[in-house]
Amino acid sequence: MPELPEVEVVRRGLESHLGGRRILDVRVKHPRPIRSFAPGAAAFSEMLRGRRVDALRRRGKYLWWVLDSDALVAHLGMSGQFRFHDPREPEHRHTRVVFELDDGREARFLDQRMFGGFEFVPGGAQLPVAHIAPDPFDDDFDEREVAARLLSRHTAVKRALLDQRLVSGIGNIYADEALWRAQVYYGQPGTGLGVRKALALLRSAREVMSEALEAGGTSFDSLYVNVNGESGYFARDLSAYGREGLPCYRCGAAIRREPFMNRSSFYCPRCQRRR
DNA sequence: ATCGTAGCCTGGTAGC
DNA sequence: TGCTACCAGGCTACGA
Repeated sequence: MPELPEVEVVRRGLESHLGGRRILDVRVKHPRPIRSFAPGAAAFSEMLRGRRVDALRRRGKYLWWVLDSDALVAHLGMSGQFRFHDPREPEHRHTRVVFELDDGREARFLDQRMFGGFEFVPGGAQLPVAHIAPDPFDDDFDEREVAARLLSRHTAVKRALLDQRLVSGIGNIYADEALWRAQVYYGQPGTGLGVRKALALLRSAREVMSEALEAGGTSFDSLYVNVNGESGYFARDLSAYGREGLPCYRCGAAIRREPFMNRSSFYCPRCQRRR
């Protein structure tokens, strides 16, 4: 369940372990994570061999390795991880792609569910994911403009929050947390939100993700870890997500869980009401 | 243009 | 014990 804070934790880890390193070789152990690279595994390795990682950038939940003017885009999906190892260490069974580095170590991409993967974008170093909207931490993020677009959506406000073309980086967990903080019901249509609430919601999203980043990210199990294999601590600070039946920290009412968009929505029935 | 859903994936767990 | 069904959910494709 990596969302913006978790991806940023990973980006920072990659920056310190991978920045400035040269790729000696690439071993593709499963075709699924490079499904969007049509030429296939051998060409993928050939493309990357000998190249240096100049920088690590991120927008929303996407991160990319800057290789001169090109970009190697990575998405963690549900369960993607990067781990650094000595080549003599045994490979975990979910290891999908291995990058051999010029410092004698390996960057291993693990992904149990394989929703994640790589995409090579020639000339894409600046912004290889142009279809993804700026996230709330991006210099290009225009709070007023996003709020206005949110207010024009007839659909449930949570659906809009999860739409990466409107604002990126927010997933199911932080959507519920932002809605709880701003006291907005997830099923509330965007059109009825009001400009003050819309702005409050976006600020709540930024706030909660900022706090989660401070804590090293959210994790319930070993599926999400940083590049050292460690979990973040934000799970214990969640106010809504995963708290079905437990008392709301604000008003004491029991947190409710409802199915929404093939997943769950957690909210307080008393202090998050439809306007 | 906007909105909503199916499908991709694996492994843990609940239920029989 | 061994089987099936379900759940987790980010994203794309596609139909209405």
